[in-house]
Amino acid sequence: MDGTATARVADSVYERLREKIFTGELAPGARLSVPALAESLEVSRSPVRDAVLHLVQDRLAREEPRRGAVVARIGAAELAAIYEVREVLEGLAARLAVENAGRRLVRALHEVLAEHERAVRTADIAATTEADMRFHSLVREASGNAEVIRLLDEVQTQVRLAMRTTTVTAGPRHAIDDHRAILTAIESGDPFAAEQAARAHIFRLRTVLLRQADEGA
Amino acid sequence: MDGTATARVADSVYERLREKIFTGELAPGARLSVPALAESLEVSRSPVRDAVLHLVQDRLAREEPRRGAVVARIGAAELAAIYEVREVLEGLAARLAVENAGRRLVRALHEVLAEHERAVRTADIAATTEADMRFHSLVREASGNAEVIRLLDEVQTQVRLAMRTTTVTAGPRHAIDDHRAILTAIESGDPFAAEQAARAHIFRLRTVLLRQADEGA
DNA sequence: GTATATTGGATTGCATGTAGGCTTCGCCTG
DNA sequence: CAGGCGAAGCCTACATGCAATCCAATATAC
Repeated sequence: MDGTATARVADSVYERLREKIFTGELAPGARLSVPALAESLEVSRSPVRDAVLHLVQDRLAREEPRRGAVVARIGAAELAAIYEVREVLEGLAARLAVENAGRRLVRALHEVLAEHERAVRTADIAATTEADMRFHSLVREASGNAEVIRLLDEVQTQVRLAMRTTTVTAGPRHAIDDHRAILTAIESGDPFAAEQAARAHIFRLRTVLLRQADEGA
Repeated sequence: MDGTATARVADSVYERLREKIFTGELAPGARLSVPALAESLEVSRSPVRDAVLHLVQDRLAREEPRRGAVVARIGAAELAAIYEVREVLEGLAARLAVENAGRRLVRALHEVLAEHERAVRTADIAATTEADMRFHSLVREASGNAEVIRLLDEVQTQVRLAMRTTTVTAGPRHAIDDHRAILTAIESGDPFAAEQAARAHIFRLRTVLLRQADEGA
């Protein structure tokens, strides 16, 4: 009946660990010792064990042979592979969004885009990231395909984790231009054009990522 | 050191349950009672619990509010959504396969295709399914992208489960024609053509699925 | 000083106990 | 005979015990 249908301790531990990973309190490579976490979180080992298994399933942690789980470390090569997948999924989401959605979506996207521009002008990094994510989020929600939504959420999770190490900035200007192109395609009602625009956007991000990785190496 | 790096009881239970689900011994909707399974499999409740959680994460089971987990039931609408995703992922895999792979892949695909034709001629359903799956498996392994491989494995798992209920047969002939077209595109070395061919194949399957669902309803 | 053996500490993975809550079945009442 | 009430059973989720194992640090031998 309440919004938090999550009375389970294990779920709460899972969320807390997730947060610690995204804030960097648990950095990539950090060991996830069940007894240690149980003590620090003041719960028993059982729910912690469940939560850690869940993190592993979500690819936020990896099982090291006999040393338990550690927070996942996502390298540039892996991230590039993820972006290849993301490219086609975002393309699909955009195409489906055009087929499904109406004026409501277009208006919402316009608003987010305006917010995005404002954030960039004022050099508000947090708001910029927020608006960027929100744009993609709106499109994929509008796809009406639960699988695409779930998979893109997974992808976003991976990307967020990777950002702890690498940074992919196509340059805020470029991002806005790309988003505007996607919005234009959606407005035109051409599913194929929307797919292409969305794919091009992610393709560009991936290119930037690879270039930065080369320079870094 | 041995092939079965799986000394863990929980993993073995997971595999056994998976098998029971695919063989239909555990039909969609069947309850996965941890104590009951523990007794029937002759292990304690702990590894069974872990295995069931794993099944839920893999979407082979669903958590019902307060009744524990049940084997997932995948309807036609859900399956159609999965096929939309599969379409773009298979397209991506085919494109990457062209970019990566060489003569080795082409030869292997030719062999599988020949096997596929033989199986269809002799009306060997099991062998037909096997060859069909093998073709797709070869292509995605050749993609060299771990994410695509993982996601398509997931998709295949879902499809196998759905087959317990629905059957998607585009007609064995059609499947071979489609596969041949994909192989031709791969041989020609045109990544874009390969992507299109692979997508068209899955798109056709999805269309057939939806038509059958309509007729069934 | 370096390489090796050994011991200690800690962790994983499995087993089992237990409380709270839901479902279901049977019984009683109207 | 129908509907509601109550009790019993089962299950989930959490807590905790325990053996086997692995890693690290230290001591020892050369």
